[in-house]
Amino acid sequence: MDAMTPPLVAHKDRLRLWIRLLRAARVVEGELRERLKTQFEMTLPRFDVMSALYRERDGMLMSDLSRFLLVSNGNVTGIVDRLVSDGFVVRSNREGDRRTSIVRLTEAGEIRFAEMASAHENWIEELLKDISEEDARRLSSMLKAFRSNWEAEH
Amino acid sequence: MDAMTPPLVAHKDRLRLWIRLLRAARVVEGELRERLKTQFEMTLPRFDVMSALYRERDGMLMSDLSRFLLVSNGNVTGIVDRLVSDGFVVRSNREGDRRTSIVRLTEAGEIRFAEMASAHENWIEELLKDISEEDARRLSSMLKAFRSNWEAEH
DNA sequence: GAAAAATACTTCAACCTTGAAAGTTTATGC
DNA sequence: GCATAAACTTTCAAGGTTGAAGTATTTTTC
Repeated sequence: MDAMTPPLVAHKDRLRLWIRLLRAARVVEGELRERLKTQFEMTLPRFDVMSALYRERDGMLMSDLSRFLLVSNGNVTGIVDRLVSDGFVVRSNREGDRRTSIVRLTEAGEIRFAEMASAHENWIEELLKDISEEDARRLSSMLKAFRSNWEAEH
Repeated sequence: MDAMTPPLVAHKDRLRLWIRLLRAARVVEGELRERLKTQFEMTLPRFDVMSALYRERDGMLMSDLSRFLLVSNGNVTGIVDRLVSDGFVVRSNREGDRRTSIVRLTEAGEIRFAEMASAHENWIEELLKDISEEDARRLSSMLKAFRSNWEAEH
C-alpha cells in the first residue's frame, strides 16, 4: 500500500453531520411528541403555534405564523382551526384590512401553554443532559450563524 | 441592583440549542424536499427508504426499516407500497417465516438512487458550506456521543 | 402438542404537510 | 376611477405520520 494513499471518501464530514443531526432531532422530537400527547393531550404542531402566539401576545397574522414556523400557509390554517375548536385560540377581525385576521391565544390558551412550556423546558434539559452547557452554547451560536447566513442568502 | 443577582433565566442553553437545531433542520430539510421533488420526482421519505436499502443490498425486513428510520411500522408499509408501484422496490417471500418479507431495491431502484445520492451529497455540501469542516467534525462526534448515550438508556 | 405469548406486518382514523389553485381584499399604475 | 397587480387566506388532493387495533404466523411454555 502507498503510504500517501488519500482517503477514499474525503469531504463527507458535512454529510455525516447532517445525517446525525437529523437523527438526533427525530429522537428528541418523537419523545416530545409522545409526552405532549400523554401528559397534555396536545400535538407538537399545535404546541408550536401556541408557543409563537405566547411570545406575541398582541397576536399574529396567519402569514406571520407561517413564516415564523417555517411551514406552509395551508398548514397553519388547519392547525389554527383545531386550536380554535379546542378553545385555545381566537381569530379577531382587523380594522382596515378584511383579508386578514389576528390570531391570539385565549386566556385558557395562555394558562395551558404556560403549564406545557414549563414541562417542555424540563424535558429538553433532561433529554439533552448529555450535552454540556459549554457545548450547548458553542453549538447554539454555530447554528445561529448558520441561520443568519441562510437568511442573508434567501 | 444587587451585584450578586443571579441571572433571571439560567440554564436555558439547551433549550435555545434545541430550538435552533430544529429550525436549522427544517430549513435544510425543506430545501432537500423541494429539490428531490423538482429534479427527481421523489419524496424525502421514499428517498430515506431507498437510502437504507442501498446500504443493505441483501434487503431488509419492514421492521428493520422502521427501526432504522425511526418511524412507525404502519408508516413504512405505506411508503414501501408506493415504492413498489414506482418500480424501485420489491418484496420477496422469505423461506421459513411467512410473517415477513424481504424488501430490496430493484435494479431500476439502485440506478435511480445512485443518481439521487450523488446530487444529494452535493446539496448537503452546498447547504452546510457555512459550517467549517472542523466544526462539522466536532459537532458530528458530539451528536454521535449523544445518540450512543440515548441508545444505551433506551 | 395445545395454549399462550411473542413477533411481524397491515389497516385504519386522525392529524400533519405541501404545493397548487382559487377566493377575497387591498394597493398600484395610468 | 378602473384595470391590474399584489397580498392574504382558504381549499383541496396527494402523501406522510402516528398509535391503536386487527390478522397471521412463529415461538415458548407446560
